[in-house]
Amino acid sequence: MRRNPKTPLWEQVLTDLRRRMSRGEFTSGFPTDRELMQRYKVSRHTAREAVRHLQTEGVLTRYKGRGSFVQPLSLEQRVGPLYSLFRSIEDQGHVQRSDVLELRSVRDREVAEQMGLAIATKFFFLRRLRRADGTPFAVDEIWLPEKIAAPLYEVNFEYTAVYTELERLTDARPVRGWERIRPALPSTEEQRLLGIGPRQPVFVVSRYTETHRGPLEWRTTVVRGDAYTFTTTWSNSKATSEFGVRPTKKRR
Amino acid sequence: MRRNPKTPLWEQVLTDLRRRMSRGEFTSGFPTDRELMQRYKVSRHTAREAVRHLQTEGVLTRYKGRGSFVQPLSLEQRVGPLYSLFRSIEDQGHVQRSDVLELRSVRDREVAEQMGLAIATKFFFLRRLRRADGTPFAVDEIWLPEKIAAPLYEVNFEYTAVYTELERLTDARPVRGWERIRPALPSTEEQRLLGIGPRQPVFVVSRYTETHRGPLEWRTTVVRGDAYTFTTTWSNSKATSEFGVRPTKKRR
DNA sequence: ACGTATTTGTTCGTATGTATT
DNA sequence: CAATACATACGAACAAATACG
Repeated sequence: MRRNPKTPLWEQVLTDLRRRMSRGEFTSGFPTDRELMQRYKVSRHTAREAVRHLQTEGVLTRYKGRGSFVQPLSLEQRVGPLYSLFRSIEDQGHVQRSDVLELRSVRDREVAEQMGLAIATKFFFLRRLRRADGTPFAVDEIWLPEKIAAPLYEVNFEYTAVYTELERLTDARPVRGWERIRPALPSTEEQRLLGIGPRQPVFVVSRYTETHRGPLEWRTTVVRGDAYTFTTTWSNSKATSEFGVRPTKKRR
Repeated sequence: MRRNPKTPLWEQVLTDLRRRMSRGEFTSGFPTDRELMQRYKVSRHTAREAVRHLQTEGVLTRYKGRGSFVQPLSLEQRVGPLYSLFRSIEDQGHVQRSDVLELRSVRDREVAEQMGLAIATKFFFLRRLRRADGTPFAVDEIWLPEKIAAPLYEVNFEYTAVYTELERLTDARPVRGWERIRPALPSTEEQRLLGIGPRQPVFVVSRYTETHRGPLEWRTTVVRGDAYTFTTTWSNSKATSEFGVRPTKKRR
């Protein structure tokens, strides 16, 4: 690490730590304050200033007496509407199960383009009807490059989550992504699967995830709009957003 | 402030600062580091540790050489889907204008109940068709307790934002609130106003805001779903959510 | 079960840099 | 230019929680 007189010392340390983290360098334990002081030849104060940022970002967790640990970024990403949707269902004690509608190898020009991959790319494709306590609440389609996801063909996805298996079978770690929500009307097949009428609007959530090795996932989830809402709450400028069960009282 | 040996010093300072802020004590300038040191008999480091938290929460902004200032919490709250919707329109250089459809004093049992107010409560009620460069994109209804919002009857709301006027005419400061999004189909009148068909789904955003003196606002906004989407993006676990113009490329 | 070493958290002191008034 | 105010950076010590022989 080369010292630059213009940018603060702690920031230079931070940038270097980020670089090393992105190489997966601290998977088995993050350096202690003392080690950082020695390695970067800075005071403890400066080292901690750098580390503080990783901490507030949630990338790093520190325990008094134990040490610092890189937060293994869940592929599910503890942010984003979909995560909160699936979690809120389990938080409320419901059992999630899925009907596997399709599971096969496909080529999809549009998906490949969206993910910036070659058109010939072969995808692991999984289409499921998701149920909470038996009641259907979403239709879920997911495309994963076969190069990464090939081992998943062996898994039974009625009970298992895709992310769990990905984490178990690959070393892919997410670095960024996004989800987009829009309102829509269900197709006839979606009506049948979800058990709703043609005029019952739904959420369509699109999701894209990228790892440090490249694009990982393209996903489209159609969620019953009569059963769920997306809520943002705040208190003194701190805000959290999540899907939740639709409140019974309706206005409009 | 009484010192307690169990909780950290900086936290005790922080709590006291919060208490004083909630009384509106620092509206004309926040204490300097030196003043904090003297007032609380702590080191500069400790004082800064307390202030740091206010800073990361966005409650306080500090300027090198100038001083620290309490961030006047905008009524609009720089969080939440609606804020991002209206802002994104202006960010893209479009001009926002509104047709005032209704502006009158009303009683509304359901709204009053939602806000926890007496049924007899009289509301300032405003209903507008919002346009971006002339094109309608949302129908907006807002209820405000007349006790607070009475002065607003004098304002022309074709060009002016409700929040701006509220901040100008009242001392109400928001402490918390929420927004809820659900998909819906437009009513016949909404179809006419927004210029969309009966099968064109919309977002319905409900918003509730509370000040330190009590409930302030109940709001329902119907947004064209063909023109806007709600997006959450993240990078290394930091996430931001906002409404934005609908991308042209559509899948499904 | 105990004591010691380790690691992070808190708190003090001090000095210098940089931007604003 | 001088004074002010926040930012950065060094050093030092003790507290609190944990890990380990």
